[in-house]
Amino acid sequence: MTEETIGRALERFRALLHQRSLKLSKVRAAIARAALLYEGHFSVEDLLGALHAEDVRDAHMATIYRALPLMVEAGLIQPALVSKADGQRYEAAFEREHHKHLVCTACDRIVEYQSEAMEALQREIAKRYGFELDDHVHELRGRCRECRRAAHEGLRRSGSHA
Amino acid sequence: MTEETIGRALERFRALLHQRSLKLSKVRAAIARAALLYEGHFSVEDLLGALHAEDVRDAHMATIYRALPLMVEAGLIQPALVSKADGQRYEAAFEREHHKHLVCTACDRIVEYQSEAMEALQREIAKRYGFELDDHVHELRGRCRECRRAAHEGLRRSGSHA
DNA sequence: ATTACTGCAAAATATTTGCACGTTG
DNA sequence: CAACGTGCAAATATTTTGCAGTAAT
Repeated sequence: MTEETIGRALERFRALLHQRSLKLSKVRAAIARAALLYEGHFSVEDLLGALHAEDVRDAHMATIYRALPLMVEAGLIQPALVSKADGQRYEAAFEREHHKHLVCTACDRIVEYQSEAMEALQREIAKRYGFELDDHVHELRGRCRECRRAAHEGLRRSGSHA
Repeated sequence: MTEETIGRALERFRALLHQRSLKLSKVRAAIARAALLYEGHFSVEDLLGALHAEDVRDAHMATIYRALPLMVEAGLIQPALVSKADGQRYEAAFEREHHKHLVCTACDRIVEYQSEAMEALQREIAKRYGFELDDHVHELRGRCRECRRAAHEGLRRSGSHA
């Protein structure tokens, strides 16, 4: 994500905060920046780590927890929809293509894909039901070629009845 | 869900358990049944409530927590992908059409939709990337007609600059 | 100046685990 | 009978909250 995009995102964040009579503090800006720059899904702890790695010595967990819903509302990030057994995760969402993931259920590899036909179809379905789309999640789950091959070999090694 | 379907699901559950040298106890069967019969998303607590309402006086939370991953692995249920700020939720998944939801971000109404074209497109995309699909999630988020209308009226009432 | 924000520590939730006894295969 | 499952309570992990001082508008 470019610095320019981050600038626009922070501007939007400031706007939301202002609208709610809230303030864009240094710590909040740093948290937002770290969230936007984070590659992939992050937990609160991940974000804290990223902040420490940067220069913000002591952004506190509680502060991150307090900032998250605001960033979601401003559209900077969104809750990640995978797993979540251990704490909620988020991911950058500002001016970013939405979730279109092929997820391998064996190795957790995530492949992002693009399909114009899919986009069009989604718009059509939404329209059919009277919805105006803000966002969408499209996650296809299965096994990638490599994991299928690995599984085959595994089976061969440990026959099923005996 | 019909009794017959539940029977097949329990059979599958038993098969998975057997394969792992585990047992299908009465409590586990009751938990599975309650999960399969539950309409919509449920939390551990919801399921506990449903069990109490039935006849299983004292299926314990810990036992449910221990049964959940097994039921997921057997394909009886799957983690629900919505919200999750407050505890993970699950939903019945056995022989059931997968997630195809239009979710209204204002009123949380969920409309399920069907689209053969969408199915076909998904299969094609998976194939293109070498994936064999097990499952998919397709969630379109936006605002339904009614909530858009309501929002309009709201704006009209409280003009934007003074 | 006024009002919000932050760190800290304590509280509230959610989930996991150890153990002694009951149940299943 | 041997091995697993269950309830219970205690332990963890995650998220929220109250407070006193700091920073933003």
